[in-house]
Amino acid sequence: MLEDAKKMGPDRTRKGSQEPAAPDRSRFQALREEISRLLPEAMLRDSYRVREKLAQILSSSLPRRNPAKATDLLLRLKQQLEESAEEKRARHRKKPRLSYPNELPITRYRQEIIRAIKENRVIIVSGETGCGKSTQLPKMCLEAGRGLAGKIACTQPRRIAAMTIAMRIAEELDQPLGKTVGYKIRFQDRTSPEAYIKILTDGMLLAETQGDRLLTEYDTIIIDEAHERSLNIDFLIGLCRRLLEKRPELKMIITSATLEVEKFLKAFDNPPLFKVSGRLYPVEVMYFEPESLPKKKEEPDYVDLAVQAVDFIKKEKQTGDILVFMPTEQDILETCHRLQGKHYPDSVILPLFARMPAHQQKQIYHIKQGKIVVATNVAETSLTIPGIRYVIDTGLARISQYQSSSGIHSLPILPISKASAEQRKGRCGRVSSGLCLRLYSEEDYRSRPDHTPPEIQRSNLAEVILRMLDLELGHPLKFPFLDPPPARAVADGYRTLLELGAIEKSESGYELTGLGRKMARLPLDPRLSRMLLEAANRDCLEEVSIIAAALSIQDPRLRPLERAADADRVQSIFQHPESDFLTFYNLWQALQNTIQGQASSPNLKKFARDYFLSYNRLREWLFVHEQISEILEEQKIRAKTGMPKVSDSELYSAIHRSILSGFISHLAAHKEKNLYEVARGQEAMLWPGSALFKKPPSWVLAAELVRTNRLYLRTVARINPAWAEELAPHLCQYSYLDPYWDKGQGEVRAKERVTIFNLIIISNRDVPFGNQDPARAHEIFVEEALIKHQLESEFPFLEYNQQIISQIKLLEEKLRQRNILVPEQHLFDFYSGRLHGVYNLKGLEQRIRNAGSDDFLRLKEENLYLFRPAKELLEGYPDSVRILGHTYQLKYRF
DNA sequence: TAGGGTTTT
Repeated sequence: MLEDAKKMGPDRTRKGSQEPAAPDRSRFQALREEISRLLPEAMLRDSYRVREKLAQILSSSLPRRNPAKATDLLLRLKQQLEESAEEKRARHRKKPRLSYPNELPITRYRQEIIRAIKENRVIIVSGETGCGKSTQLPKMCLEAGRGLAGKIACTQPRRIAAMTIAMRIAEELDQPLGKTVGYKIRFQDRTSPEAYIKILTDGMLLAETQGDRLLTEYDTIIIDEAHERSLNIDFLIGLCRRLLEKRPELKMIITSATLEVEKFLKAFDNPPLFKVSGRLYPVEVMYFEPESLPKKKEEPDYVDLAVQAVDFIKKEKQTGDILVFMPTEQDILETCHRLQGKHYPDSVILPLFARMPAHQQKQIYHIKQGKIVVATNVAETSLTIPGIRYVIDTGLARISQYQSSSGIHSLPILPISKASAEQRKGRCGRVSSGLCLRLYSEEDYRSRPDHTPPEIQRSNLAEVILRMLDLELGHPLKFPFLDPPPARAVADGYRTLLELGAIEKSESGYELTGLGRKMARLPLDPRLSRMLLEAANRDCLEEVSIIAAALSIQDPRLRPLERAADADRVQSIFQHPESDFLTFYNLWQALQNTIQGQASSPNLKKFARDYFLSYNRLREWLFVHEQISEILEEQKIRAKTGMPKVSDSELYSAIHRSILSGFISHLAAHKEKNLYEVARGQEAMLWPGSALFKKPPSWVLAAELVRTNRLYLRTVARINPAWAEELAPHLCQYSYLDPYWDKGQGEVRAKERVTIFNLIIISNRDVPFGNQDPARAHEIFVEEALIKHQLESEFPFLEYNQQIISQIKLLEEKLRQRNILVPEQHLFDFYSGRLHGVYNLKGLEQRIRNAGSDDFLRLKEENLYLFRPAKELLEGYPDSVRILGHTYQLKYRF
């Protein structure tokens, strides 16, 4: 690294440099050399920064124009480097003493791993949970000499893990938390500048790239639990692959569960791999197949099977806690109910899922023995339940998927992958030997995919693309992702950003608009950012930022199993009859009244308890709202202090128009009962928890459109569909029906129909038709206005023409035949040829004015005959006759 | 008539 830095310093900057004139030259030159010498001694952060500044100075005209000033700048850079070099030496001196717990499996590999870190840029460590990799690897990096020129970053997928791992290492090093080892998660930074090791969420490290694209704060990056393959992890790994090219001194460690390492080996060019076993006790696997059960009339479902599997364990009279994996909350309730009916002695049956009140979740730690925990996937990675000896695995989970074709998010129940099944199996056997009962056949297991598809292949990519554009990382299909996202999903992500007005097409592809640039600064889904920016223009930023914050966190409203009705009743006082968004707003008002703006208020806990709300999520909501407000303030995005809203309905309209700007494709038109038609003709049902469920309005917008057992509209509000046209005319399709000549207005008009995503938002709007279809309008004009003579004002040429035509028509009546006057087509061609492109009264007048007279529109009588009846013939049809001295006018009628 | 789990400038 030292060599590299020396090389890069002066070499890169020599080109284009403009040397100052002597006598300053020698002083200037000396400083340059001094800086080059100091660059590798300094902290990476400063070294990169100084190098950049030096390059700027040298490529400018300053050294020639103002040698004294240039020399002064260089002197300052040199001083910065000296201070930085001292900082680095101090880090060296103060390096903490390290020790490793002997009982951890990874400790045995210590020497080898340290050597590998020294000799390689990337290493991969695969190991099961409990092998100690998360806590020991950062220390090994330190021992290998890392963490001096920059910190050692270690990422975690979950905040709670980042905190506990940091605390654990600090404890092992006998240092106060934050000093040598700290953690940084959203809303909480517990690291001092002199820290050596920083544990942070992967999302947080990703966030840091915005301020420091090369992540020069770190000389080593450990990406822990990389096998989880979240969007953040995949994005981070892609970034790091690029960083390794740009930063020759950077080192990385990727850690992963055993099954998943192949992809990482390939992506990083076969780095050294360490396999660390973490299993302390063996786990036996039994395939608890339907065949091995007493046959019933119907195929038993997985709840049945699970109950039988628990029975099986209980009958063997073995002791030890049981963990059952179920795909859904409902299955958990049913399973718990059925198990309770069995009245097992000394057993406690505990449901467990993320949306449960925290104090109920905590029971899994309080009950020491005889527990049967029935859980969702939350127990697969996020929560570790102590004392589990038996795992019962249905082999199923709800797995989120995003269909780019329909733009709809779904949560189907799907068979889990082999990797996931292994992870579930690993949840027992931590304290003694374990048993894993799989409620499917071994053949079924073997036929399953190795891994769950990474999140990047089943997500909406709008946010990723927005960030990539902001960080100038190029096109997602050219970015070094471990697995590229599907091209179709990328296209859909771009489409969503176009829909939101965040990007526009340019010659070289897409680029951010001003709006998009602002959206990228907000730590929110682009849809939520979009609605905030709209709210600033509509003077309801305060209200919408509360709503956006609510939509970005998990719903703070809880529904405890046994008290669901109570919760519904208590929470109903917040309900707004027309808008679930305003329900959040009402809840916020009540919250503020209670805590008076203090998140630390002791009243918050009581408020949460009284209204069945999650204390943690309420705090999260407060923090997110605060964070959003700060960023908006920094970006100088403020509500226009325009006119105050004079009515509730104006405020309602402003708020919901703003929300709609982010969710324009989530419009829905009422069909019947609780059913709505959504984009592209699909049918969706209101979420039963919505305040609108009992009185569905004719149009709603939904913040969520999600398919579980059916397609639901969740978090909805009444809207006026005309708002959609106003917000997104570029997405509307216009069609025109029944064009007609409007004599009074002197123009052709039609009934306009406006659709968006195939939903008719406006029908029968009377509008001018000429601009839409000039050719058709012209035809109608000629036929109706001229040929049928339907004009309000008088035109001499029309009177004239009409007269001639009447005369010829009279002949037809007399001779009782219809083939004397030329067909109407002739008249049409006559007018059309002379009034090309004219379709209204104004146009007609203009043409006549331009021509100086209306002669060109006067018909020539001789041209109007198909055949000219002989004079003699006509004499037989006089206009009048005299009979007995009286003259009678004759009228002829055919 | 009822949603698996995370994370963020």
